[in-house]
Amino acid sequence: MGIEPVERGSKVYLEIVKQLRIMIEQDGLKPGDKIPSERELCERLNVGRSSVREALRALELLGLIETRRGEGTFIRDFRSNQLVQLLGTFVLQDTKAKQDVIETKYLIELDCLRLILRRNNEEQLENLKEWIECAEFTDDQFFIKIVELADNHLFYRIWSILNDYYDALKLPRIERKNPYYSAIVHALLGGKEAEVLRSYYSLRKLSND
Amino acid sequence: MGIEPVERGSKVYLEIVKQLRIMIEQDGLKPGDKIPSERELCERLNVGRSSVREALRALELLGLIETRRGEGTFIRDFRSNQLVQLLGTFVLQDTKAKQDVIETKYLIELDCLRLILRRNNEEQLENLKEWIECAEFTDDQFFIKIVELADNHLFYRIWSILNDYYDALKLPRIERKNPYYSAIVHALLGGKEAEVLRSYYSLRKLSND
DNA sequence: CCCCATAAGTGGTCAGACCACGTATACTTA
DNA sequence: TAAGTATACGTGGTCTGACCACTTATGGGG
Repeated sequence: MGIEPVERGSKVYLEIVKQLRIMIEQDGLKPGDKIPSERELCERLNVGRSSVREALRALELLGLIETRRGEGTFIRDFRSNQLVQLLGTFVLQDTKAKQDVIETKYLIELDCLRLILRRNNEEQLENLKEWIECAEFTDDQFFIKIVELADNHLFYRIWSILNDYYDALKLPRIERKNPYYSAIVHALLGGKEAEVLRSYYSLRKLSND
Repeated sequence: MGIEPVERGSKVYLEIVKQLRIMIEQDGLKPGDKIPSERELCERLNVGRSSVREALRALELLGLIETRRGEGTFIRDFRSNQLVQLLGTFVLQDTKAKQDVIETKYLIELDCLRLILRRNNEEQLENLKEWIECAEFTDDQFFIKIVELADNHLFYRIWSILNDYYDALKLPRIERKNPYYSAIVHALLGGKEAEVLRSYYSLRKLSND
């Protein structure tokens, strides 16, 4: 059969988590794929359904799987931001230092700009340039694209959370016109870090120290 | 009473997670403290015990709580490596994800170095200098101090988590001697960003592009 | 006063029941 | 035949009650 009975000694639900991992690996399951139903897992592993559910619920809270009532349980794209979200509500609850949120958001945006420079993907930058010329957009929308271009999912997740907090701060919005964003993209295309930073500082009205 | 009945609409166990968070906050519970027993939570929240357990097991897998049979359930010190372990086995298989972890950790360390430069607290830097001259320390220990000096709680949290992931990757350790760290501190005292970055790249054996 | 047997409390697990929801099936109807 | 509808089935969602294993508090006997 392939699935050994659950070992004793540790908690059953942890064993089930382990077995699920093995199962996913062996069967080569990918995000979007369906995993066996709860009742089938009970039989395969010789455990109670409540134990299976404890394992599945835990993985669900982690954002590793997704359950749809009446349909089944599916593997999720691991890069979802579920976990950061959760840690946000639990860990960051006492750390709402406005200043930290702002500072961190800005620094990560800068990091993303540096990453884009490093990646040096001219084609995507040209697309971005075209987009900002043709479309109306908000600051958020612009930086979503920036963070995406940086191509680092961790930064993407962290930035998303930070941005939510940032929005929640309801700071007086500084409305910026296209030229500020154009300058950044232009600088990115130019490949000069100093100029990129300068254009970002200018957008954010920060001193360039 | 203070605990409202669980709202409908979303899954019960998620509501319980939320209520627990509120409960912890309101009662000012800290790591090590005991939370109500499963059966008591059932009554307080008017839900079945299995739902309570689903919530608790999920939080346990995340490392946010700890359960001891016969004793009870306790709040745990966050930043424990529980979730790291788990995501290590589930998520970090993905090489892209590994790459992201490393990259993000390094970039945040760089950000912290920049923050220290900006803060310009010479006294604390002198203390750090003294410490690295007199004590044995690991890379982790050094950067804990760096991140602390950066004085941004968000970065501290994020870095802690990233560092746990990083450790879980079990990369071949590059052993570095004191001079590398001294160079960084020296550069920080000098106040020249370029030199700070150079000394960091040197430590991490990164190209300085 | 100390020690140990018992009771009470707690988490761990299982089994079964029922509900809500989505889908596939088979039947009815135009 | 084709479209639409009603039913059955599979799935997750939740609750209840039962039993076990373990820890701690209790109280009686030495």
